[in-house]
Amino acid sequence: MLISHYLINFYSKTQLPLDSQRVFEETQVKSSTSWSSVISCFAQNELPCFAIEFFRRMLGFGVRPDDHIFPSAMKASGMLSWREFGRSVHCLALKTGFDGDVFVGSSVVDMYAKCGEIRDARTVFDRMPVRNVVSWGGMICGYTQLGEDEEALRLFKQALWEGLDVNDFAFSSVIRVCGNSTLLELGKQIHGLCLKTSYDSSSFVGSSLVSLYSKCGVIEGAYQVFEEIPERNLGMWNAMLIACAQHAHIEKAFDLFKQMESVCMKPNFITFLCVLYACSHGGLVEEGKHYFELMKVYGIEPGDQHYASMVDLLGRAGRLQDAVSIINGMPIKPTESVWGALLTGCRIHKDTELAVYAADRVFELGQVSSGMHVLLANAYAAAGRYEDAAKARKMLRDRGVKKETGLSWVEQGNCVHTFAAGDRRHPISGEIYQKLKELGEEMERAGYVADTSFVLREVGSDEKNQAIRYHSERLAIAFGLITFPPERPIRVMKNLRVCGDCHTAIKFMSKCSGRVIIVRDNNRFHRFEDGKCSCGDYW
DNA sequence: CTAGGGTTAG
Repeated sequence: MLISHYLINFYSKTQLPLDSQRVFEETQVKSSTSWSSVISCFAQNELPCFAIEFFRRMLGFGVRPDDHIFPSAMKASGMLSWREFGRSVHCLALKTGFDGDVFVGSSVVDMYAKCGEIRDARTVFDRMPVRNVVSWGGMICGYTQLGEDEEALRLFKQALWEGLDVNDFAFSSVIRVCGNSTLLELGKQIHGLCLKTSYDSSSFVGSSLVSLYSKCGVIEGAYQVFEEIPERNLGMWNAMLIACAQHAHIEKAFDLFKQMESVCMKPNFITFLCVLYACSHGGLVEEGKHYFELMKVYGIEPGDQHYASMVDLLGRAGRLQDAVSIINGMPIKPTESVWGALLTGCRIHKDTELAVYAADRVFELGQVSSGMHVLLANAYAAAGRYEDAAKARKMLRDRGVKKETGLSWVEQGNCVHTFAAGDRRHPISGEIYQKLKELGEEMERAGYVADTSFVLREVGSDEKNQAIRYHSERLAIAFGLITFPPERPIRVMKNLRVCGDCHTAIKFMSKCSGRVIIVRDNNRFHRFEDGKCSCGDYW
């Protein structure tokens, strides 16, 4: 009789939830361990609804959940973001006295964090009688998932302070924080700690490090981490691929993909997003089509993001009709990002008619995201449909969305220096403007002519006209020219796209100053050296 | 005695 109990567990361990369930249903006497096996198996195999259904059934049978079952139920609630359900399970744990268990407590923390209830997560965390690396790691990770980066870093520091044995889990979380906020110096320090504790060979840490260095503009650092870790899982390969795509190392990206095939590492949907992204940045239409077709060979169904990538690639390359064909051939409903990609192509190649068509389709979707309104308004205005343009702008206002302010920042030591266009708040603002004035004269002698079309389109008043000549990235670069040693590349981060005039200007800045200038805008890197940019003016 | 909690890549 007991053999079936072993069988349930065997199928659970071998990740065969349906087989586990089948034996479970056939078994007369259902022990709490069997319930536990089958519920955890559902939770671990992306079947949270089944896990919760079985949890409910179990309660109906009068079986009391124990310290092994609660964590699986919590996990399932978290996966579904079922806040109220998770809360009720938590209450049950409190009532039955299991809340003091470190496994149960950790899973409750994670559940609340996944449901966006970070305060509740913290309350539970603070009240836990016993905490271990998992509880700390879960709490730190919870903060990072909700974008509460500062609190995540603070907690990480506290964990170190308390002499806790911080493991690769927490390391990868905080390194991700550094990557997202482009805190290179802090990230390097944490990398140093990883080396000391030998967690640097973890592939989770490795992927985060590759991503950190890439996002901070240090592609060489990303390559180095990648080369030094022999055990590369899919996350590592994907992190390296996206780094190559962001830095326009297109050939290297294709090479990595070949290497993956040669070591039998099976690509997933993210891998294909990475290579399509690389093709898009390089304007390589035929290669993009090749990889898109290759998805079928690997049995991966293209998602809306893959279609958006293809439309982006074709649209940017001016093949708008091909882009439309792709959309028409989609087996799934085109999403906003797909139409958005088409709109971008239309804007570049000035196809007002198609832009309006795409804009109408976006409107039909009902839900319009904040970044899209500007694209829509511009598309309608260009076609003379001013009423619709006004409608798009009104939607934006009604939702209280403000246009994002363009900011650029450079990191120096432990400080981040941030600049807005025409900003004079920086302590050495005087020197910065002086530097730009001098450099500007030199640039003009070298042949730089300001392209005023970027000014006229956006603003009317003279005041703003003045400001636009001092776009935030130019201020940040000037700051770097003044303060950084000559051999150090100037790395500037920007939250919006670099305008065409600044792109040209920075090329001249690199030539006249003899510096390497690396600018990351909202979607890729530009490496300026000796008057040329790595993007080949295609961005 | 067979069962449990966290992560990387877009």
